Amino acid sequence: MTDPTQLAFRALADPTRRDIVRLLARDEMTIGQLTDKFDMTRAAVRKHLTVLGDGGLVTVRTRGRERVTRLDPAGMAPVLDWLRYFDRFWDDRLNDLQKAIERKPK
Amino acid sequence: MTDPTQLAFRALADPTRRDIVRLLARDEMTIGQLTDKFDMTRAAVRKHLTVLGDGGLVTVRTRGRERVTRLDPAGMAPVLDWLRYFDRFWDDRLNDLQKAIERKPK
DNA sequence: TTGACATGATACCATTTGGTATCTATTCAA
DNA sequence: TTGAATAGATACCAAATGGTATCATGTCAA
Repeated sequence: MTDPTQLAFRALADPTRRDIVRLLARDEMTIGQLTDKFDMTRAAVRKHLTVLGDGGLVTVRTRGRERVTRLDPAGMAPVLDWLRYFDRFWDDRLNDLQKAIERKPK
Repeated sequence: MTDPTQLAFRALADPTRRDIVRLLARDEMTIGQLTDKFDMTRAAVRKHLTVLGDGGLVTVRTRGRERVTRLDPAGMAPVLDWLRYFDRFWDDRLNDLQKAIERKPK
C-alpha cells in the first residue's frame, strides 16, 4: 500500500498516534521518552512510530544509541489536500445549517 | 467508543468511505445508488455508511422504501479542530488551506 | 393483491491492527 | 571493560475491520 493519502489518514486514525503527534509538536523525542507518556510497552510505541513514519508525518534520526523522532509537518499535506476538496461545500452547508438554527423559534 | 474526534478520524481512515464522502458531496444517494459505484455488496456499503454515521459525517432519512444518505458537513468539525492544533507547523505552502479551515464556523 | 425491489438483520470468514513477551545488538559511562 | 540503557527483531495473541452470503421485512406499483 503506497497511496500517501491513505497512509496519512491511516496514521491519524489511532488516538495514541494523534497524541504522539501532539507531543512531537512541542519537541522531538526518543522512543523511550514517548513510552514514558503512555501506558504501553516500548515495542507498541515503536509500532505506532512506524505507522506515523509510513504516513510521512514523522522523521527519525539516530543520535548515538538513541532514535530521535521529530514531526514532519509536510506529511500532513495529503490530508489537507483531501479536505480542501470540500472547502466550498462545508462553507455553504455549514452556513445553511447555522441559518436554519438561527431561524428556529426557541 | 464515543469520542467524536476518534469516530470522525476512524470514519475517514478507509478509502472507500472517503470516496463515499466525495460522492455525497455532489448529491445525496441511496444505498443502492452508492453500491453501483463500488465493486462490493450492498451490505458492505451499508457497513461503511454506518461507520460514517457514527462519525457524524452523514445523516440518513427514509424516503418510502429507500434510505437516502446525505453528507453532514458539521461532522467534519472535530477533524478540523484537531488539525488547527498544529497551526504553527504549517509552512507557507499549506497556509492557504489553514486559513480556509480557520474561516470555518463551528 | 401480489410480486419485485430496496433495505434490514444475522452469521460467518480472513486479514489487519494494537498490543505483549522475549531475545539480541549496540552504545554510553563508571 | 563491563554493565546498564536504548533500541531492533521476532513470535504470538485478542479484538477490530472489511467483506460475503443468506434470509427476513417493508413498500411501491401493476
